[in-house]
Amino acid sequence: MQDSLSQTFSALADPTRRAMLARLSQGDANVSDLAKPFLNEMSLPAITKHIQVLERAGLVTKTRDAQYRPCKLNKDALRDVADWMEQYRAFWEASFDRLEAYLKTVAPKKKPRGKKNVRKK
Amino acid sequence: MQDSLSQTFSALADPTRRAMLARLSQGDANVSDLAKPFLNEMSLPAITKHIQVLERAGLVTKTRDAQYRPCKLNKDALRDVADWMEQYRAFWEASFDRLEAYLKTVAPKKKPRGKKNVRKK
DNA sequence: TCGTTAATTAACATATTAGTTAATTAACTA
DNA sequence: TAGTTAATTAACTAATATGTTAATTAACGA
Repeated sequence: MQDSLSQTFSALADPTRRAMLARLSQGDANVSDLAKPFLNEMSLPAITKHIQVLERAGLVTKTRDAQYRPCKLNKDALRDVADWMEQYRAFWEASFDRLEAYLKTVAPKKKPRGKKNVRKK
Repeated sequence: MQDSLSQTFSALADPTRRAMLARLSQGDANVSDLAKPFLNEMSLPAITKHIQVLERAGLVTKTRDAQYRPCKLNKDALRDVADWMEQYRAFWEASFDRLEAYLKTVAPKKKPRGKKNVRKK
């Protein structure tokens, strides 16, 4: 058995499942609602399995309403991912700043004073 | 062949690989540097494979320096994940605010992060 | 040149994932 | 009650992921 963050990332590593989450972010939906966009690509049991993966990952909670199974997005697991990402925010934002800084040196018709490769060791 | 966001999430769905990224966020490292914390759990070829997964996902770039293979973190793939997350930000932040509001009405002192199943970091 | 270190490749075992079709459960409705 | 709809379970297949050990490649340094 995996740790839960791994399970969450694993569940996110599939476009069908991410599309389901996107759908659920618009509002709760039954299994058949979630299935509809994919029934030309795969069977209903396949859909059931995808939803089960999302459930086990804690991303989705499925309840019962007569013969329907309303599903809702579960914020906690998404927040765990966001929290993990947070430790890298400075990192990827820095590179964006660097790109922006670079573009500023280039866009004005000034001579780009580029010194890129610093030899290590 | 998978879409690239799926490949990235898939690469993140492993604690060994996430630990490698954490290490690389502190600075570039050779394969053997990355391997060191794990050599009691798995073999060097296993490490090589993990790094290859990170490379294919675009999360890591490996270069050459004599017999060494310095690796560096690649911000772009991380940013892709962050961008995807962004569409859900309002969603999980809303629920956090709700929790915070709730906790303020109940226990104005502490603010525990409640979790259904134990999520290991 | 020889031995050592760094890292990869090859070949293989095993587990997990993602899908299938067929059967089943459960609740509604005419 | 019989038929229909919603969804799951069972049994199976094929592909991919993750690890192993043994062999190999490549560069350094005494």
